[in-house]
Amino acid sequence: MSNLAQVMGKLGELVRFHRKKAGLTQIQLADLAGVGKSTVYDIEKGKATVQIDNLFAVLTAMNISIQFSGPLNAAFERWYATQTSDQ
Amino acid sequence: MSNLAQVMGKLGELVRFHRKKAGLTQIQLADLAGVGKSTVYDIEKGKATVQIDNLFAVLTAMNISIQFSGPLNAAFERWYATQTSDQ
DNA sequence: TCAATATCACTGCCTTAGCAGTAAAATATT
DNA sequence: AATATTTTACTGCTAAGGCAGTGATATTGA
Repeated sequence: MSNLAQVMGKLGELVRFHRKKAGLTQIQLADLAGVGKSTVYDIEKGKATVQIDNLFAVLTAMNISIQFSGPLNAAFERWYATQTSDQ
Repeated sequence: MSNLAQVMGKLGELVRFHRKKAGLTQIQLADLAGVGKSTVYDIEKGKATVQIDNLFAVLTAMNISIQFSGPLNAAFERWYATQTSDQ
């Protein structure tokens, strides 16, 4: 599960799965997320060149969260906390 | 941490943090990931409209993984396993 | 301090993502 | 089976993402 096509394909299915269970059509989800219907269609189809703001909008509408983690995550979180709390 | 600008801002910092620790310049990371230098710059700046294929390439180069999870994740994983194993 | 390196922020060019509209194909409902 | 709804897969259009190149502004190191 490290190649792009696989990841996006599965993500598309994840979106579709949630949408269906929520009883929404692609157009309803598109309106809810504030994107075009083609974008929802493309995401569910696994298109790899969608822009993250649009993807994020659709995921948020379906209560799907994104998480990023790298090998230096712990150190980063510590450092990032100081950057954001100090004014 | 649910708004887009915040998420992308933090992700940009995460990338930069990993890149610096790896001792790479933006151009070296760009070449490594197979994207343009402007794209690395934009990601680190927190640009929200980058395309996921480019983002994914940069994250992969830095060993940063993405994970998606929604409320129906368990059910989805069960269903998805059947879809992918059955030929 | 001074020089080398890196980053920033802008440019013009080309490509294409996103959009609504549409008709055909596939699903679902009665 | 017949009908309604939804999804698919295309269209042309417009806006902007990605790119390399560039000079100005940091940042780093000797």
